[in-house]
Amino acid sequence: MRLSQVLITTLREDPADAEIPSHKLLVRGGYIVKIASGIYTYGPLMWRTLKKVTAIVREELDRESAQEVMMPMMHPKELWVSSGRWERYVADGIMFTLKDQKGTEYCLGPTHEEVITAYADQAINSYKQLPVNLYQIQDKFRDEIRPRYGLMRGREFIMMDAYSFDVDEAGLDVSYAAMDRAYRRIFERCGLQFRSVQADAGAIGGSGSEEFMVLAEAGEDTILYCEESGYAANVEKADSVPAAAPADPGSAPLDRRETPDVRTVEQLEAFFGMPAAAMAKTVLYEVTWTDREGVAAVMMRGDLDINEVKLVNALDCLAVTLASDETIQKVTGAEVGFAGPIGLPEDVVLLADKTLEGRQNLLTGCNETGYHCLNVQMGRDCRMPEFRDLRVAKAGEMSPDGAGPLRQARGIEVGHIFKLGTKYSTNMDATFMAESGKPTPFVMGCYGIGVSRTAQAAVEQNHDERGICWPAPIAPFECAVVCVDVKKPEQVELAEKLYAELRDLGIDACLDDRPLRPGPKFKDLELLGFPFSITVGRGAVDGMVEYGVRRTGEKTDVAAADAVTAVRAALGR
RNA sequence: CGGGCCGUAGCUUAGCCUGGUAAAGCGCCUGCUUUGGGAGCAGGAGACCGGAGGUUCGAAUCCUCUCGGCCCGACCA
Repeated sequence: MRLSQVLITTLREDPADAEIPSHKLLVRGGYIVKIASGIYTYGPLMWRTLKKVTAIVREELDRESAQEVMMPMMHPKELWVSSGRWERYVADGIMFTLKDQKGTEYCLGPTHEEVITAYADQAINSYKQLPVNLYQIQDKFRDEIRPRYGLMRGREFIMMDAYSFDVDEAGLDVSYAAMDRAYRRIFERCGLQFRSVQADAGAIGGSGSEEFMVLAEAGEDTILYCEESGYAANVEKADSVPAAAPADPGSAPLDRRETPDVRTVEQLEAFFGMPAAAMAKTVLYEVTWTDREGVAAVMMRGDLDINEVKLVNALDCLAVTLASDETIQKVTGAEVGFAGPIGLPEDVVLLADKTLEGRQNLLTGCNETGYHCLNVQMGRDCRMPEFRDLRVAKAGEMSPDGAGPLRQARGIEVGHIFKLGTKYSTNMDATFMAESGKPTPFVMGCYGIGVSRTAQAAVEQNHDERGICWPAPIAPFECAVVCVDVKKPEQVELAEKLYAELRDLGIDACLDDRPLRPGPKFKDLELLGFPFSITVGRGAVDGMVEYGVRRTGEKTDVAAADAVTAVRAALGR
């Protein structure tokens, strides 16, 4: 392609509304243009990259015998009601909904478990047709609370979503493993540094789940990993061995103490001269379940923090929010800062973190303004709470396998694979005829890749102060042949020749024949980030050109033929 | 949802506090010159200052509402 015919609009300055490098660079390079918050137009160059990403995705999924389909983006409400997810997705505010002329409600698909399950129920009748793995690549719609970072968190974005159908769990394990393999190959081929981590299944539901994280400071997720054992998990899911609590001196009578204006853990440490690990803070949450609302009191060791994702899972609820001051006062009968487990109303759910199990002599609030209690024993002085893992794991703590300390990194979630089991097929009564002759619900898995996000993640991981350094497999062009002065016939001629030669070799090259001065030309190309270049300039009269590698900045004067050889070698062709 | 900041030309911004009829750089267009690192000269187009009300003789500027955008927080017992 001749760049003189490609719509290229580069900006010299960073856009005012971009924060992270990849967002700035994609906008400056004219790759993306925002049309509304979280909604973008992909320019011609961006689309080339996206097509390359999707081509890789297709190749690797097809290699695992997945079949591409295309489902509607607009879904009838009734389908989502049948899976039981309409309520939660609407409550979370994540779903775009709309009505037709008759007032029938629809949504713009944020994900497609419902549609695919309905399809599978129609299309798959017998175990003889299984296993089946179906995927599509299309736009998804999610009304994100806070769209940001360009394509990183958009409200409309390109996603590959796949769904596997098996006769049983063992079959699912096989399908899941196949997708795990495919994902690794996909992200490797896209040139990404990534790590797969254990993950919470979230609103999708189901049992096992793994996320593929592109390691980057700008990532919105925190991951914890252990170099020694390879354990790695999203912080939402991560477990760890916390620092030991101080020795428990044994049963002692409840001791109510006046603690005026002592409200926080820090203040309590100072007031009592006790370590935070000897205390139990009691945090109140307002809880939304599918069918009701209520309050939960969560006891956590004073030096540890509550993981709200784990809490939502433990409560089997839709959402939790920290209780308002009014609620706290109403439930505890005390001002904020004095909440405790003692004498809480019966309708308040009482949970405690596992680190508190078996502990005696805790320091807690008294549910009375100005007082805390020493030597609180759960089960004696208050109801016995249900003990669950509710704690945020932290870097520095021991890996749950005990192999070594956890380290922390930031990641961009580009892929996620789930074992769904029969959750959707049961809810939606999607069955096949099993060998036994009985209708049996499909055992499902679901798998997603954020295609547009992956492309941006690649930029986040591959750029320098001059611009983007695309990994070759997903670069808009693999190589640019630059004609420095389009008025010099010998330069034009040689550049055309090299351009044709590269294309004949199957190399995705472009010809920069734009009538620009050299400065802007070079700056543009560095910003746009094509991996290799052959610059045809002054040396053209002697058949000499410059071979350039974007990533390293390396530039070499070589004979024209050698430049083509160098590009071939670099691309492994 | 809360909290904060911001909407002025295609982009980045100044002007706003202290009202007087909009400015600069980049980009864009024309011509000349220049052609290996965002050139030079000359000329030019381009903004009812996000929108609606209000105050005022007069509003980009002050007030109210509204729409849009960005950031922070979703953790305190």
